[in-house]
Amino acid sequence: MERMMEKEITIYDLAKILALSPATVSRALNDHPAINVKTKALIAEKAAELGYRSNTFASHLRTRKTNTLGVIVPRLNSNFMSTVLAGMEEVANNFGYNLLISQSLESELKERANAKTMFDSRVDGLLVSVAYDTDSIDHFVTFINRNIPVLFFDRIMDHPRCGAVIIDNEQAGYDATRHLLDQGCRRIIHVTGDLRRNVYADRMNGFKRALAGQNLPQDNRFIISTDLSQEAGRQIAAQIDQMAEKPDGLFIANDLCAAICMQVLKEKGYAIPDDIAIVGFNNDPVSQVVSPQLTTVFYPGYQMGKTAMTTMIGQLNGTKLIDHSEPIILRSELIIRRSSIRFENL
Amino acid sequence: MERMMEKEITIYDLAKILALSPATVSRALNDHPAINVKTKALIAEKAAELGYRSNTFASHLRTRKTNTLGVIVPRLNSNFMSTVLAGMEEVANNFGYNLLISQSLESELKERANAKTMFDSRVDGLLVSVAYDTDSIDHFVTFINRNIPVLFFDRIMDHPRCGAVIIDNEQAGYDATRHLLDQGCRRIIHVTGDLRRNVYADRMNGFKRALAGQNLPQDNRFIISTDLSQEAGRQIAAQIDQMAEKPDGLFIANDLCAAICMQVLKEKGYAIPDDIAIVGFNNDPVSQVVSPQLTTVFYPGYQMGKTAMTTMIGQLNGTKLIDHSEPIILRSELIIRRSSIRFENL
DNA sequence: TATTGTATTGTAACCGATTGCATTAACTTG
DNA sequence: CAAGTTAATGCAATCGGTTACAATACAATA
Repeated sequence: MERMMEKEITIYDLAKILALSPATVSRALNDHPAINVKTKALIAEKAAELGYRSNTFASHLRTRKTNTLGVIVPRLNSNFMSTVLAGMEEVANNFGYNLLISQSLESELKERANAKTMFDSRVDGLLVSVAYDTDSIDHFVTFINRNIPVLFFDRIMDHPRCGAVIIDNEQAGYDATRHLLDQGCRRIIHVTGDLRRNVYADRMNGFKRALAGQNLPQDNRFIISTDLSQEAGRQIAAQIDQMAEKPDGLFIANDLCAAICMQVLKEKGYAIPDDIAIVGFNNDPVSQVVSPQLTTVFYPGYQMGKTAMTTMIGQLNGTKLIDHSEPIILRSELIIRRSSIRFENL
Repeated sequence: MERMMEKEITIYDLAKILALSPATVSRALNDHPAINVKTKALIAEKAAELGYRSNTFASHLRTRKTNTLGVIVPRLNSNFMSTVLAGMEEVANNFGYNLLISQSLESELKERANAKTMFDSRVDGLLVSVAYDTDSIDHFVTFINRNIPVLFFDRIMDHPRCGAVIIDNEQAGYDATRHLLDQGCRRIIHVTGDLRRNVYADRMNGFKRALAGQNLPQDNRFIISTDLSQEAGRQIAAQIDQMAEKPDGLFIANDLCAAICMQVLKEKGYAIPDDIAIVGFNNDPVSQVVSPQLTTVFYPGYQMGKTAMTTMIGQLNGTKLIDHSEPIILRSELIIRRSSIRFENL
C-alpha cells in the first residue's frame, strides 16, 4: 500500500509534466506577479497532487538565506527559558522561520562553540541570552561583521549594533527590596549571581537604591554573589546560621535557590517570615509549592520570547526600523506571598 | 579595523590561490585518502588562514544529507526534558550533528505541524516524545516511508520500524506502590496521565500488579486520570477531601502535580505522611523543596538523551545494527524521602 | 625496454531552485 | 497597418561542493 521510497519531486518534474519551463514553475510557486493566475493555479494543483516539497538547500544556496534563526540560552530547564522559547517558536512559526536551539550550560566556552555551529549553519539571525561567565563578545561580533543581526534578551551584552529585550531589573530589585523594608526588615541580605550579568547587577542596584531611600547603611557583606544553584541556597543558609548578627530579610535573585535556602533555614529553626522574610525571583513553579509560598517577581517570559522574535524578524524583513540605542523593556511585577508578609495589612 | 562585510571564501578561491583543482581542495578538506598528505596540510593551512567555511547548503544539496536531526518534545520546561536534551546535544555535537528542537505543547495538532516543518527541513532523523493526546502515527510514517529513521524516547509509539528508549515504567510503578504498601498503606490512589501514553499505562500496570501481590482489591475509582497539571493537583486534593473513605497513600505520576496536591492536603489539615503518604515521579527539583520532601522515582534523563542520540547516529552511520523489536530500557530508581516514610526502620 | 601498478590530481557533470535577460504573442495606439 | 506596449514565458548561468571517471607521472615488474 505504502511505497517504500517515494521519489522526490522537483520543479523540473513539474515543468516536464505541465510542458512548462522550470523558471515558470519556480516563479509560480513563489507567487511571482508576472505569472498568469491560471498557470499558477495549475502548477499549485499539480504540486500538491504530487506532494512537491521545495528543496530548501538548493534554494538557500541560491538565495543565501536560510530562514533559520539561532537561539542560544544558558539552560533550557528553567520554567522561564522554556516559556521564552515557546513564545519565540510561536512567532517564528508564523513567519516561516526555523529555530536552531542550543544551551551554553552557563559556560562561555560552550557558548562560543554553539555560536560557531550557528555561524557555520549560516543562521539568518541570532538570539542570545548569555552565559554566566561570558566576558568577551567576539563570538557575536563575527555575526555582526557579516551583517547577521544579533539580538540579546534577558541577559544582555552591550553593543551598539545589537538590540536587547529585557525587563527593568533595577526597578524589580528596588520593588522587592522596598517590599521587605515595608515589612519591617532592616538587615537585608541580597543573594545574587555573577555581577557581570546585567540582570544581577541591575537588581543589586535596585536593592541598593531601596536601602539608600531609607537611609540604611550599605554593607557590602550583605551582598553575596553566588551561582544561585541549589547548593548555593544551602550554603547561604549555613552561612546565615553562623552569623553573629542575623539578617531579618533575604532577597535572592532566583526562586529555586531561595526555596532551598528557606527550607534549610526552617530546618535550622528559623521562622519564615517572622525571623527572616524572603523574596525570590522569576515566579518559578517552585515558588508556589514551598511553604510558606514564596514572594517573587513575575517575569513575562512568553511575552519576552514573542517580542524578541518579532523584533528580529522585523529587522530581517526590513519592515521594522530598529533603534538599538535603547533596549526594549517589558513589565515585570512583584507577587507577594506568605514568605514575606509580616503585617497582615493587605 | 574590522571589515564591514567579509567576502565568503569558497573552494574555488582556495583552488585558484594554490593552483589546484576544486576537486582536490574538496577532497583534501574531507580528508580523502587519495590526496597527498602534504597537499592536505597545505590546503588546510590556507583554508584556516583565509577563514574558509564550507557552504553546507551546497554540500547538502549534493549529498542529500543535512546533518540535522529533529527533536520534538511535549514541553521544554521540565527538568527532565531539558536534561534529556542536554544529553542529546552533547552526543550530537560530538558527531557534528545539529539539532532542530521544537515543542508540541502536548497537542497532537502542533506535533503534526512540527513534524511537517522537520520534514520540509529534511532532517536526517527524528527523535520524538509524543504529546498527551497523540492518537495517529501518520505524521511519523511519512518519515519512515522516506527511510528517515524515527526514534521514540520516554513517550513512545509502537511501530515495527521505530526504535524506542524508555525506562521500565511498569517496574517503577510497581516499586513505588510496593513501597507505599510496605509503609502500611492499604487504600492507595494512583493519579496518572493519559492512559494512551505508555509511561502512564505502564506505571498503572505496575501499580495494579503491586496491589494484586498483596491480594488487595482493585478499585478503578482509585485510579484517576488527569493532565497532571498543577491545577489537577489541587483538584485531586479537593476530591480526596470530599471522599467518605479517605485514601492513606497517593502515587502521583508527576512531581509538580504531587507537590501541589500535598500542599493543598496539608492546608486542609492532613498529616503527610501519617494520614496520607505520597510518592511522586521524575525527581524534579520541586521534590526536594517541598516539605516534607517528596519520595519519587529518579529518571535518568541525561543518560536517556545520550542513549537515544547515540542509537540514532549509529543507525544513520550504519555502524550499528538496530533491532527495533525491543526497546532500550534504562534503569530508574525509587528515591525514598519524608513524604512516605511512616516507619523509621530504614 | 615494454608493461602494469600505484599514487595523485584534474575534468566535468551533477544536485535543484533562482533570476537577469531575452523572446514571443497579444494588444494599443496613432 | 506599422510601431510601441504589455503580459507571459523561456533560456541559461549561477550558487558551491561532490564524485564518477579520466589523466598523468613515476616506480615496480617482467
